[in-house]
Amino acid sequence: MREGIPRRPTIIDVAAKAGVSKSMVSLVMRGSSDVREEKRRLVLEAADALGYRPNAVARSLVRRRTNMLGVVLSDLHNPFFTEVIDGIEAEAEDRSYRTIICTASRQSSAERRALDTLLELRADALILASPMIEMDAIARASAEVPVVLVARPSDSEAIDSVANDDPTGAALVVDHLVALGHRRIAHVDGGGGAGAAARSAGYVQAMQRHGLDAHVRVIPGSYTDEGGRQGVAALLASGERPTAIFVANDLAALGAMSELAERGLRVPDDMSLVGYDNTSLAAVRHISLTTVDQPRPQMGRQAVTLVLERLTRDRTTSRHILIPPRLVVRGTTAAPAVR
Amino acid sequence: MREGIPRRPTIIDVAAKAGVSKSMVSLVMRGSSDVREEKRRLVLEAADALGYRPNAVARSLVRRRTNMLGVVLSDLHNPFFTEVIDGIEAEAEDRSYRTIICTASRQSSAERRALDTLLELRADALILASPMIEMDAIARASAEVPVVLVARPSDSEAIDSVANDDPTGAALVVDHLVALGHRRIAHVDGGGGAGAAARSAGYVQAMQRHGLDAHVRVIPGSYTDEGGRQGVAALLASGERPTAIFVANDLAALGAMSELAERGLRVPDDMSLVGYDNTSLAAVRHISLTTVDQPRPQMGRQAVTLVLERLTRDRTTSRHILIPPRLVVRGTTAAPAVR
DNA sequence: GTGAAAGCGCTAACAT
DNA sequence: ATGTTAGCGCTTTCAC
Repeated sequence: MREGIPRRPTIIDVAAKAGVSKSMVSLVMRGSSDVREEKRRLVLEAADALGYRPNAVARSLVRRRTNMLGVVLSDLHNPFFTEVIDGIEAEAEDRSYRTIICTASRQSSAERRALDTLLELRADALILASPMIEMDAIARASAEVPVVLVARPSDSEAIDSVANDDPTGAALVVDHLVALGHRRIAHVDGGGGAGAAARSAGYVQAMQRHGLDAHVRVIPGSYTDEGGRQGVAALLASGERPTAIFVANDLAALGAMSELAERGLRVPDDMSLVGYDNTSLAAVRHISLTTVDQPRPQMGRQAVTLVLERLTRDRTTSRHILIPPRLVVRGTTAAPAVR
Repeated sequence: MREGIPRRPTIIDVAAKAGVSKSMVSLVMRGSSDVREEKRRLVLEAADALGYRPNAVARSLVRRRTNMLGVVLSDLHNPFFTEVIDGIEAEAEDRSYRTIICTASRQSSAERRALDTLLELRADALILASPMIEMDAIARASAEVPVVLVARPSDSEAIDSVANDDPTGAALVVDHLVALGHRRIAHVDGGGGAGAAARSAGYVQAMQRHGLDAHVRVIPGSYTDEGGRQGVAALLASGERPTAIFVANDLAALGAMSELAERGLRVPDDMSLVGYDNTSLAAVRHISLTTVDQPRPQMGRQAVTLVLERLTRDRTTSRHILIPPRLVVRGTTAAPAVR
């Protein structure tokens, strides 16, 4: 004779066992100071004996807040995001909020479901580290709870953002490569990824500024390993071979690197390569990728700060934090081979 | 005049607007078929007009189940875990469960908090991809909800597990290296990480089987990049230099690789190197690490299957899935240099 | 088919 | 300092 749903001890069971009211138990569980030491002990003992655990679901219902920050994570496999999460969790912990993560495998449909889940779960605020999702879904969410976008600029009044200045970052890359003597600099873009269009535009503009209009070449890619591989493949399949490739992010640059190696092209001897993000991957000795740094954990912390300002200090005007990017030169860039 | 907590439309608001009872709205929202088409339309329109979103908190409270699978994730930065998550999410989605993740930065205190959070949130079942947490905390959790351990063997009746056979995996590594001609094979272990002790023991036993007792050398490390670096540093600081190193996992092997490079040792020319897990990292062309494969997504799927068996089919006896490991030979192992 | 009513486990006034 | 009471927003009998 089993029940489908086993009952766990409730506040009432504890109250009965301790011989007090349930308000008493509630007070004790929440660490109230104005309760007599003796009662506190009684309650704690009863709770312990029963294996009582407060039901956050019930608490959230009555308090109408969950004390949870919901994070929509576009791509669990991209170190950029996991490093942003580090900052989010650290800051959330400091402010005694819990963080819960829903991931999305880089598909906008999955991101929308993750968003809906978090909204139904009544997360108090949302942090979207999620390039792909459509802006109007985000706008609708922001009508319900504070929302902040990470690594994707926003100009909406309702939605905060913390991002880096992508066009400037792209320009740093082009400037660096031009200074090394490169002229045929191609760009494998990030497809629909957040900031991809801005990086691409920055690249084009910088190329033009250097009078290299004729060498502008943008190849469609994505923010993944595979995107980089295919971008390089497409790049080498036709047209004059460039001497340098600026890939939309580190992960894709890694794919590009593998693809180049498989085709017998050495980096940087035959081809210079630059990524974006400065993830831990780029710093790995055997990869040693020249890239553009975004301060990932700091961006995570700021994201939390922004939504909590709306939540606890009722800020209603938007804040958009734009971080200046920084070039990190490593081993994948060099002067082009003399022809 | 603002309210501290903005009110969102409830089922009652929708009912009022649609001119029906809230039971009606409830039926419609849950897609019941026995409600007249006209009413359904009315309700749906009202809901849409109000921007109504069902409150999962309230639903969970009354249903006494949340339809959520809680995942405690030890280390977001280790691709092994994120690849396990892929499988978890895929299977959960197939069974229409939602997945929520709490991470723990590889500290057992953080893991315990993640566990508590998920339990208070009343996740219907728990998947622990969490090496460090103490067994008795897990045991207590398993009294409340079904729990499955991933990548960490369990022999408890109350706790399921899906793991690979670590001693055998370690033996595969030693056999491979011995076959290449290595004798001085050292092991940088995984510290307190799950399976670390078993891998280490497997290494020792395999070495003994090959009559290499005298060359057994275990250096303390951890399942991180840093663990591998320090392990190599310690290894080279004293004693006779080995010709091969078996590192506890891929992430640590990557750290080991960097450390070796910085000391001017070439892999595999001067030193063979083997990792464990066969994460995507190991497959990266510039890393090309010889390692032991664990079928990560499949393990994730099985973990979900196991807890759902307990949840929906009331299985009460334990199931412990042990997966045979498989050696993946890549570019970091070769015959030792002739001396 | 639809509505009324009784909770789910907790917190937050309000009494005392 | 402690108990009583009225919900939080929903699902679920049970009537009609």
